[in-house]
Amino acid sequence: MASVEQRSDQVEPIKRVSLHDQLVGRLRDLIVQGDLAPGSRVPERELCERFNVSRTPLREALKVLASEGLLELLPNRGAMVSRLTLEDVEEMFPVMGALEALAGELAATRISEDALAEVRALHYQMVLHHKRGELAPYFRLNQRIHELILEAADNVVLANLYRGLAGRIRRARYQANMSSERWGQAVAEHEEILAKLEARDGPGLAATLKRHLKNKCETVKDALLAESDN
Amino acid sequence: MASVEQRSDQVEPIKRVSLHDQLVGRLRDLIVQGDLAPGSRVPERELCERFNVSRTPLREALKVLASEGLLELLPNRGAMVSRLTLEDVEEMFPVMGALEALAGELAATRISEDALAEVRALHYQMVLHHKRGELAPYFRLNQRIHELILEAADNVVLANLYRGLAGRIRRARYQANMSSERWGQAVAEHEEILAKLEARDGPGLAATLKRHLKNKCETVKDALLAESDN
DNA sequence: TGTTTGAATTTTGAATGCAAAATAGGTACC
DNA sequence: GGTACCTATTTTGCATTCAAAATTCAAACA
Repeated sequence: MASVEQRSDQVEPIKRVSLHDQLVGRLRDLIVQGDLAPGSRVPERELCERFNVSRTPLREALKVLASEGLLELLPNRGAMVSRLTLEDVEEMFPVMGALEALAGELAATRISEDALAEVRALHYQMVLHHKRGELAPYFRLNQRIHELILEAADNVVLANLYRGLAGRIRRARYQANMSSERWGQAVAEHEEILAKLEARDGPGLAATLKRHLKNKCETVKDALLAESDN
Repeated sequence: MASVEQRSDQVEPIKRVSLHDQLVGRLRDLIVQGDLAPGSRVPERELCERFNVSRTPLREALKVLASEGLLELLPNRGAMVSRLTLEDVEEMFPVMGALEALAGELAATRISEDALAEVRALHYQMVLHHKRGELAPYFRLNQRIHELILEAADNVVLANLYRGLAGRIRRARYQANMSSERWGQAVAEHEEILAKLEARDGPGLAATLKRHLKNKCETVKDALLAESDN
């Protein structure tokens, strides 16, 4: 029996993902990526057709996403992509700040030399994108760096909560209207983040990240205001 | 039309809670209260009969509770009340600490005199229960105090995340085997919490709460070890 | 005695059906 | 023209149904 397997050590079971799980993932992406506009109603019918599934697994997915805060379920009136209000952002960022500070504190003591080297490389690449004014690649690397810190913290509870909030905020698309002043400040803060991480200064990194998040909060708020104005 | 209502100001719509929502609440209580033992399988059939509903709303509730981490869904094999491992606790407490520290920081600047007075009253009542060795009432008030701080922080995002984690940990029932030494330490920390809150010392309260949570973590870990031993 | 095989039963995953609620559309009335 | 009212349609909440997977359990075999 076992003779069939080449290396009995690393056998991964064939994955059969339930419809429900796939739907949660794909719907979450649609919402976070902004393909479903905040405030828009989401008729079950349409989604069923789009994904070619029946209402049962779809509705299960909607309930889960609602419990994550990405959707609001209006009784008898279906799902709505939840709006990101200024108040939401003002509540979410302090929490993100506390979580990311903790991530930094843990990462500073735990991060491997390999991972640190990767952060360093991504950082300098990111700085380059900043110099060239390439916003999209900059943000990709920025996100990746924060993700690496989160991974280095090696705490899945922390990671899950953080990612949940980050996903909810990401929809704001603050990237588009970040002033060059704020951008410069963000890069300066990232220099500090790298330095503290290399010094393995946990409390210092925590403080820097908290400040970094506070500034990011202002950026997002500006973007949200600009959006509601026009 | 409106003449029927006594005070048109405070009209609350008649609540029609969906089966789904009720089920999520009641099941969560069953799990958190420990009526469903960690590790035990939960056949849908039995729960359907217990609550007298069909499988559809029940399964929706199970998915939500699974996404909260209270249940684990084994593909094609139903739901299991998730076990609380030592590793889980060691991951959850730093996060709880960070969240409660933030709550304290916010509460210190925002708490009303009324709420502060209530905390003070509960605190001294709690100290009395400690003196008398009345564990259960002590814990009730303890929990209520932390809840008041959380409310005073006035941040629903923070409150939701905190309550989610607190619910998951509460199942550990560390109350039963708290040593009198730890209990004394906890009370001392609570004295400090009250003092910092009255001084409206945000950073100080944050630090105290973080330390308080760290100690609580040790208590929970001890309880978990004692449980797995016998 | 202990292990394996295979049908019978149970349980889960997903689709469908049905009644209640909400929405849309159109007519009467002011 | 605008508002109220009533009906037709759509959409939601939940129950039921059906197929596939897992579990049980007894018989066959070593």
